[in-house]
Amino acid sequence: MDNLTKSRHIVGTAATLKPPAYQCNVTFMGLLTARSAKQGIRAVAKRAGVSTASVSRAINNPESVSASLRARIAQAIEAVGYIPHAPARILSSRRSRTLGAIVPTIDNTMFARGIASLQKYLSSVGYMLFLTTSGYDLDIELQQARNLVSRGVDGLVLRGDCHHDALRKMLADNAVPFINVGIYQPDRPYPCVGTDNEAAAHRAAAHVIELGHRRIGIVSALQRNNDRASARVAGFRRALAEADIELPSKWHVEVPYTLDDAREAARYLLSLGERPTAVVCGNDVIAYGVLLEAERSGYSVPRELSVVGFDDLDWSRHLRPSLTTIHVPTAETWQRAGEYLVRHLAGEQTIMHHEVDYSLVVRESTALPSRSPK
Amino acid sequence: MDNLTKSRHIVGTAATLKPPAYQCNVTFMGLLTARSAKQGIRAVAKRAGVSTASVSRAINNPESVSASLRARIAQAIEAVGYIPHAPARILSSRRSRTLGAIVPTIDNTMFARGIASLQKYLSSVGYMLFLTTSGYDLDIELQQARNLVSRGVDGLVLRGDCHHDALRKMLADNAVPFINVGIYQPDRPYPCVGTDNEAAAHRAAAHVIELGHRRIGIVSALQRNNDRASARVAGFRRALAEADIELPSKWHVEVPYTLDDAREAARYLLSLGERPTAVVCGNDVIAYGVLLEAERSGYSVPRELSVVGFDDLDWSRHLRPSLTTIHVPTAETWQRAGEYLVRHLAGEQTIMHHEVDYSLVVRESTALPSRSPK
DNA sequence: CGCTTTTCTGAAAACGGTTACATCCTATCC
DNA sequence: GGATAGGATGTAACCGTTTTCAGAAAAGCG
Repeated sequence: MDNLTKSRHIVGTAATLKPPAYQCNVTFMGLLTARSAKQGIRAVAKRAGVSTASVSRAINNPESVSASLRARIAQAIEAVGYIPHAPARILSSRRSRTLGAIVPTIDNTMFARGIASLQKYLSSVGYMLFLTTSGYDLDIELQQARNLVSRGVDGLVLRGDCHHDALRKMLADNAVPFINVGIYQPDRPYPCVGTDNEAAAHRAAAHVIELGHRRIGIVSALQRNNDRASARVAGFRRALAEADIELPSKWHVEVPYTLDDAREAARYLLSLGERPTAVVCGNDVIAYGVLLEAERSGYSVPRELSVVGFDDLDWSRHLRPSLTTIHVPTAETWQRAGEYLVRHLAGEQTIMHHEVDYSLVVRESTALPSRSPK
Repeated sequence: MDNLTKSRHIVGTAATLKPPAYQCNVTFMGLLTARSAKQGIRAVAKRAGVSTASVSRAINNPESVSASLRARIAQAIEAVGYIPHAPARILSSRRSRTLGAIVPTIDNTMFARGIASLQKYLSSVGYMLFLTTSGYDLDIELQQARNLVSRGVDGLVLRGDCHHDALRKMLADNAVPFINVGIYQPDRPYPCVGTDNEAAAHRAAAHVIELGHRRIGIVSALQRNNDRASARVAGFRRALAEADIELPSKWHVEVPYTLDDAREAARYLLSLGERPTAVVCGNDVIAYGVLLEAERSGYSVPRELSVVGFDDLDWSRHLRPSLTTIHVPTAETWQRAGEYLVRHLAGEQTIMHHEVDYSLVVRESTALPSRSPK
């Protein structure tokens, strides 16, 4: 307390005056209510002249209490400024109405959108969300999951099906339901909701093949610990294989999730003597990198190089040339993940494997291959 | 509800078969360990042949317990697969080692980056983060704050100083410390960390003025409930005023945070008979919109139109022409907010108003005004 | 070797809710 | 009118930790 006051860094004269006042204020008010507001529910009960049980009932199950009592209690709650203590509630009821989510990183538009959608849905049904990140590290993911379970989450939303074995065991041991989002794997014994990345990637590659391209490069995201990236690569390769197109190993590059890395990969690809006439990319950000680098190097897209993305971020339709890509309804996917868990927790029937449709959006970045490829 | 079930898309026979098996499995394992793992700490205590108090001490304050006991307990914890129950811990210790954060939206690169940084820092010091969103709505922010306080957070990170009055009172009443991030207001009695948006905006506008522009437009973010946006506008206007430059009211437009809106605003601005030779923007996304629309309309940037952004997002240096903008160290800012609260909670000395430096990054989108403005 | 510190450990009372169970009413029905 | 069902409320035992306090053991000391 005291040292705090001293320590405040004070800038300007106005500031020199105000902070102490604030300090005082806070401390005073804190103490003031500390006395009255402690023992939360009992204070309310006393004020309303009822038992704590009634207050609890009035809050959690208003129907179960007479209208007059309900009103009296509501007024007492207001008067005391009562805020229920969630941890106590969780402890005694063994339910938290909270879900946990672990994403590789929040710093990726797709995940940010998904999380936003999930959170919005959850709050609409009275749930909260505990969000953590793993940085594509399975051990960290496990640790975060432990953390969340320890926190008492009722269920867990995970990205993909690429997890530490101990994670699944731990969740089973603690009877915490979970769902893998962003992938679709009907043959696995775990709930999931998402698009079939392999099929969608296949569609993307098929598109450029249909246009007549035979020299096709792949720039994918890092496949390590990323089943979504792997599935997409698998889809690309299957499409090529089915069309009897060979993929020189130097035409397949993997890059991290930044524009700079993508540009570097594109620079490499475009510098090859023997270069592809089309590039399919593991995600839109990578595609942007390819587009930018192609422009910088003086190659015309799509005349000399066709580019396909995957995700359909905002920029894709604004860019010039706009990007042909796979549209994935991220918001819907994540919301459905929430729905699954909420319904599951409510004891309702749920469907374990839910496929979300993708679609190929053809824009300006793809075209027939030029007559005379270098 | 029902229509949801109907709408579910089931593909393949595997899906039809597996779910029941899984259901069984989970339930079984759940019950199995439910018996052995319950009563967490007592199970550990019994197994190690010690009291619950010792186990608790071994976990929270390892030094306070003899080495042999510590080892025995560690082994028991491992054997039982014990995961501490955070709510119980919070209830009993009255500390959660958890901070709450309320941002307008997660779906904005700046906030996403900031949150990521804050979360990373917090987890490095053993704290967790509870993240919620307000959608720029003060009432929702208040409600979310209640929620977080109810959850037992030790402190709160808020965006800016534009809050519901009841919010400050509620936090004071409950003695929950907080900090306003993303702004710098040394004359206000509340802790804050961030850049001086007014000064930075002033710098941005001064830049185009120095280049010789006299016909300057402003495209800002919505100022309502957004002190950061307002401060920037104020800075722009002050710079103009100081240079005796008049700002026709039709040259100041406000837009929401999407590329489409920004483009629309730019379209409007460029369609005016009397149009500016430079546009200063409330953030980079808006600037992107102006850039894109200028290109579409055939105006050359920067020859015919100079554009200045604010934030320095990734795209700004990749775009062609690359964007002159104000660089703001978001990650650092949010991390410092976390540091402030953590140190404050630890009773350490803290600095109440912390200014984070901005810088003007001059790139290709600004230049001298052309000789013959229309 | 007895006495005082100090260190380590255990027993039990919180912490702030929920909820099973008991109790007390008040209609309802024969 | 008395028995009874059923709804509204109260009592008190938990939920799984932490933490105070006190006792036991070990260590230091003259």
